[in-house]
Amino acid sequence: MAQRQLAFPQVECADCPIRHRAVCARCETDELEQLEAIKYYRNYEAGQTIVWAGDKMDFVASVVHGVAALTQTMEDGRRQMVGLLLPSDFLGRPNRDRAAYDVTATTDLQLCCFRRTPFQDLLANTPHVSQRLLEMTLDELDAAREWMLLLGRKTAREKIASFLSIIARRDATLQQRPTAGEVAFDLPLTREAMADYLGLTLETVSRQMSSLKKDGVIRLEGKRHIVIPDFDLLMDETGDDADGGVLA
Amino acid sequence: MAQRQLAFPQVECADCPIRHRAVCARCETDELEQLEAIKYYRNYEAGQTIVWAGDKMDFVASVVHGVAALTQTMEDGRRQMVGLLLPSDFLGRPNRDRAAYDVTATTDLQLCCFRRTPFQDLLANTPHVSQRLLEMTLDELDAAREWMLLLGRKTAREKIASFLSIIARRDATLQQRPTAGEVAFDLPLTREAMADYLGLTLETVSRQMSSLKKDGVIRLEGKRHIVIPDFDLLMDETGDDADGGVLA
DNA sequence: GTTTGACCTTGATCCAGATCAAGCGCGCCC
DNA sequence: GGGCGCGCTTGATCTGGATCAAGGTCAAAC
Repeated sequence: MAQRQLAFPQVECADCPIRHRAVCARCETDELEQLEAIKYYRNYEAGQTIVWAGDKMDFVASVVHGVAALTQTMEDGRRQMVGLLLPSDFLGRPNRDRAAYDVTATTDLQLCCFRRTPFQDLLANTPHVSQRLLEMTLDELDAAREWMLLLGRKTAREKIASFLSIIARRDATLQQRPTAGEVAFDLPLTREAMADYLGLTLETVSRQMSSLKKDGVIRLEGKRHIVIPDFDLLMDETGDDADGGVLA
Repeated sequence: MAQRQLAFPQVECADCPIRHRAVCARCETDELEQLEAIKYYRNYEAGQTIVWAGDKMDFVASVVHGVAALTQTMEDGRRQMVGLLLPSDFLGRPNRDRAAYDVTATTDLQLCCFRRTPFQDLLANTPHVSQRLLEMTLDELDAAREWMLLLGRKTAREKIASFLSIIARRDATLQQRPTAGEVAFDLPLTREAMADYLGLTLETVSRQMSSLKKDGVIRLEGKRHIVIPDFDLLMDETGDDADGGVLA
């Protein structure tokens, strides 16, 4: 089959014409055709809500460009982010047709959507696709557990440093650059959204950012562009052990 | 195939001779034979460590009796529980032969283990088993996200109430009893382990338990046996909306 | 070029939960 | 039966981050 040039980010799955991690692994076969037949694109602006918790969701999707957040809200308004979706991440749960969380675009966003029913059929009939989805879900579970340590036991400063290192790494992976020495990237979240990610208030986020800046761990160019002069210095602030990574 | 009587808890999967949720769904076929061939049992006492993060793990397992905890520890000793495994829960990650977390028995524990390599082969060759495992992993991801809301945004009192309601519900499911009106069960964790679950100190756990007791939300018979006179009253303390549940 | 509003920073004060400290209850072992 | 240790409770004090409040920055709208 001829290699097609598609507007997908270059991610882990290097040998696949469709760059979605979810439906990939090695899909040089029929199911690619099937996927092409059931997919379509949606675009959102920063701040737009994609679905509210409880809404019907007749699609699943891969993030192509931009960033989306999953959040939970308590009746009195307390909010906690529980998922952050970057390009190549998967949105939606097979066999559940209602959203469990609010999903919001935190930057301009493009989704590549698959109609739910045919996608589920594909999943049922294509073992290697569902195995790939299992792997991705296990990775997300690891990320969630790392996040739980952050929420339960880290100080505000450690939380901010950890967050920055996570975003820096994900960004570097997508750009195919290393995370060592000087690293620069744009924050995909407002201070308030960072607070919802970290279980803090936006004032505390702001103060700790200022403090890391004062201490030379980060530079701020504008409100959103972060330069980390020495990535190791940042890592020292995260509270993680040096050779970190969940895979021990 | 003849119905075998095995010492497994009666869980969701009602029509299967093996009661592990992980390997079940509908396994009245050959792969049951295969599983029988590669499985064995291990027993642990309360407090025993099953594996340390980073250790080689040559098996995956279902919890048969008892409770196990997954915890992460920072160098300075801060600890966060990131998983709590009750009977029918699955331990171990396919395609990863090293433990990512410390695994400890918090009560006497029996595991039904499967040797890793043949289990992985089975998984690769038996789509409905890997699909079942995907479902279970997605459920765990939901639980982790609920847990993140608890860690990030709930007060100490709400954390305790939420924890008690979670344990009460899991226990009731296993015993096939309803969670309404008066509910009673034994805590499978020490105050310290509860603190590690909830991102609190053991003193705060103790104080909040006393406070809920004083307010008549719970009764304590001994240190570990909990009686909840009115389950709705407990739910009012959790901070969750009335019709809770992640599936909205 | 002024107004508006979203986003962010900084200061002052407060308080929930951490920390430090003492003591209780109970089963186990000598 | 006495001492010992583990798990738990309770009290006193401290503090990191929340809350309340004011003002700054910047881009888009008029």
